[in-house]
Amino acid sequence: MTEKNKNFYITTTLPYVNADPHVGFAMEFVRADVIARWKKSQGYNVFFNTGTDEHGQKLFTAAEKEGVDVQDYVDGYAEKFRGLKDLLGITQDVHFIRTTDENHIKAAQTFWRLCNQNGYIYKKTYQAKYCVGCELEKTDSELDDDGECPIHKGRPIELIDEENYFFKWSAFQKPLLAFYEENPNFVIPDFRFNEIKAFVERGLEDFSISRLKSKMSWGIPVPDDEDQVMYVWFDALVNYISTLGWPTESEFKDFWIYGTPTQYCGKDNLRQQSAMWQSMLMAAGISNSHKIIVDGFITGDGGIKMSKSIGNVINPYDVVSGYGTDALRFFLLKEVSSFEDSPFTMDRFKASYNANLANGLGNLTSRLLNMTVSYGVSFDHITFEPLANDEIEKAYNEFDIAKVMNIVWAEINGLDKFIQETEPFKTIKTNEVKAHSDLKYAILRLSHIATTLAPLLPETSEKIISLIKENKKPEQPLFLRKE
RNA sequence: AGCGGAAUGGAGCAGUUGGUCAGCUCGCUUGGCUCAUAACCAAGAGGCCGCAGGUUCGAGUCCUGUUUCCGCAACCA
Repeated sequence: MTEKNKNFYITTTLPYVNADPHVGFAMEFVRADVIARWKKSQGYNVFFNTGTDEHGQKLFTAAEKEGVDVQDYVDGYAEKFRGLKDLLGITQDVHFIRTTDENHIKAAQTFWRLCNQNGYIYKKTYQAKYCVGCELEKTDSELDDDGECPIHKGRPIELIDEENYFFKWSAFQKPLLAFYEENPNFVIPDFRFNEIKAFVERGLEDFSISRLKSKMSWGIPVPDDEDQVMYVWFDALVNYISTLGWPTESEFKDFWIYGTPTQYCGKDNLRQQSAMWQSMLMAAGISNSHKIIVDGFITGDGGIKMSKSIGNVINPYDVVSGYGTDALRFFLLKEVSSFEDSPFTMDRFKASYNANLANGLGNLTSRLLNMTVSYGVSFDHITFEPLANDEIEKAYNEFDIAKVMNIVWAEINGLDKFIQETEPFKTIKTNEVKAHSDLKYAILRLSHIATTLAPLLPETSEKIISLIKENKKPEQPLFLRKE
């Protein structure tokens, strides 16, 4: 495997900053954080990347509408997204790349030049479909079956010739399929891998990678062509290596080439990450990603989409302000399926919070430490080892974090059961030695639980560990029960 | 049209290679306990695993057909 090399690179996708952070990205961010922290605990040097995608017409017009400078506009959003780090309890050393960063812009241009030199970029006339009614360009999927704009039926769609640069994606069908063949676990879960394989097998069309500057000015200039700016793909996707200082910094070599680069993304990003980006890397002569982990979507009750009009949108800020960071992390990690779509409603959240955090972990910590303190049980020399359970490592290696959580919670239940069965609160009156030894054993088990929770619920883990170290009962409940 | 996913007790889900697979969590009922955040433990009720065929000694688990729901359907991050 990768025993020799102790470098590990993990990244999220970059959210587009045209709206406030939503819970779906929060989940991706938290999960990547868990993997980053876990790898670190396994002795790896970890480079953990996230950031913001800040170019494109949408942002330009949004800024114009508000009458502010575009750069100021995206600066504000970048700060907002950066704030997620604290909100979600993300490890402090996460790297945050912005596609408006100077080094990213340079890297994107270098990347473009490389692909161009290697013969994978060409210019061709592209016929844009323009609806006069909307005064907007339309994509095929925005038009109805008759090829008309659904809002302006009957009005002809104008075809506008426009010269754009294209990426020769079609050249990568075979290399991609060969790459998939050689890397049978490239995309997790396997059903997503099947999906992208089937897609590539059907054939690839070259895609446009630039826009006329006169129409879309807010973007990275195409090298050696003043009239064009890069379209999203050759801009945003390059962040995964520009964040490592590619092409100059040695961090790139350490973490991209030797760090088994692992990418988290939502299922809507499957194609971009596992096929387009991989082809671009091949075109530039750069080694491929190591693994793509694909999340499902968070939905409303009954599996329906979250939307403002239905009013079932979950705002991560509200959840954290009401219940705390680790409570949100807990739900995203344990109750939201690792790979399938899952519902997130406040009712479900509250039920799970009360059952597992207040009544479960929180109460367990209270009852145990309350006994050890009042019975004068002492326990030195606890080394804080994680649970000895091979299933945990296996689940982590499969990125099945929900499974890890289930194993930990089974252990919490088991410890509650142990207390009930040995009844130290009774034996303390009849057999003090036994009561003490049972409680010592129970505290040891709690220390394993707390240590295992470190990558998952870092704040809670730390709290429990220091309570054990100080042999103190919690002054405040770890998780207050909510009605 | 096509592609992918889902369909398991009231709800949300596990069930990798077919034979303790009918299970987990929440909820519900009853009993126990009292150290603890009215928390904890135990027992119980509740499902013919979407539907119809097929393969097999044996199928949620494989094959075929079918119904319903969700996503994708390419330049939309």
